[in-house]
Amino acid sequence: MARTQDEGAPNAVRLGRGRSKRRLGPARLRSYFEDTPLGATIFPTCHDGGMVEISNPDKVYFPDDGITKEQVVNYYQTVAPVMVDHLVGRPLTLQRFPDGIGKSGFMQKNASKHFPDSIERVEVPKEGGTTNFPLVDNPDDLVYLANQGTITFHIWTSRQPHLDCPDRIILDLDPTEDAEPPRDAALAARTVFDDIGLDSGLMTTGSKGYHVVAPIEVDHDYDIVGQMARILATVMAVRDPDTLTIEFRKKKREGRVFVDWLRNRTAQSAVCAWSIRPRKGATVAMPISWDELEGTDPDHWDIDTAPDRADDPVIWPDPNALDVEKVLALGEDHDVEPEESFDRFRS
DNA sequence: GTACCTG
DNA sequence: CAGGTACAACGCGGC
DNA sequence: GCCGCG
Ligand SMILES: [Mn+2]
Ligand SMILES: [Mn+2]
Repeated sequence: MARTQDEGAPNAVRLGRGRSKRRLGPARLRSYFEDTPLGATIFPTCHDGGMVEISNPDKVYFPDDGITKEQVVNYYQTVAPVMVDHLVGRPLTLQRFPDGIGKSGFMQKNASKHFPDSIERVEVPKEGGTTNFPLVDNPDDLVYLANQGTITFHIWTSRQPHLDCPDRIILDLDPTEDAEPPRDAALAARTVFDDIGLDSGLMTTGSKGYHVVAPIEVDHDYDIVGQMARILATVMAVRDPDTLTIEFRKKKREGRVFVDWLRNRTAQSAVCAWSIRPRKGATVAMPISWDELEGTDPDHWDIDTAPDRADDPVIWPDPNALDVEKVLALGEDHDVEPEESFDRFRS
């Protein structure tokens, strides 16, 4: 059960004056392991003695803001208890900037060999081979990856043990450059979800748009769920063709909000809640309530303000069953057909 | 940030 | 031993 | 066949 730290080392951050590395106390677990007494110190995976070291803490990661690597790692340490719930079981794509966002970064799908064993890998087939995605299920591993220069975490819409079947539908509202926050688009997404009996939640992306997220019972594969998402997005665009589009080409969007349903296809990913974005201001993707939509711009929350909400986070609604027939009927009402290959009687 | 390869 | 490099990638429609 | 897109 709960263990205490070795040799009476203090739990508080030990500031190594004049040293190049700092140690954080062991990350705390709260909501994920619900039977853990608050404040107990446990080491579910116990690498590095439960301590996570910050290398190069003073390296500047956000040049415009003077935000250091230490601040980034400390941020993930602080929000880990709530963020881990969003990561558990989901293949991760890491967006890493080892020298800060002023230098070039890269996306990483395969877990590096030097990642600790406590970070599980899941092997996923791809066209010419396989990808070994990393999985995170505890705060220490999240903090480890932050120390590896990860600024943003991207996740699948499915999770173990059912990686073939999404547990949510995401409608990603992408405005064009210099457009107003797509609030009406978010409300329209909520409406189509309501129309088919799905409760939905709302998230700022930390950039220019919102994600509307509808948890679903794990029952349909990516083919089905992807098609349902396409129909829903198309219905939105049919209902409000002047402000919404599913047109992939930017030139053809003509100022309209792109309803991006492609997040729901296999092997695609979407930014994870509580992730920092590699943008000026170190903004954060943050779940918010529908009541907050009017007063919350997509880039409202940031690395400084987000931890304030970690104690009382907005969480996704409970999943509902995805009623495929209802989606097809809604589509037909708007002259939206499923793809030719779609067979409603497949298993 | 780190491993690995090349010179 | 220093320096350079890799570290994603899947469509799917339109040109 | 590439390009544009996340
Ligand atoms: Mn978006
Ligand atoms: Mn998008």
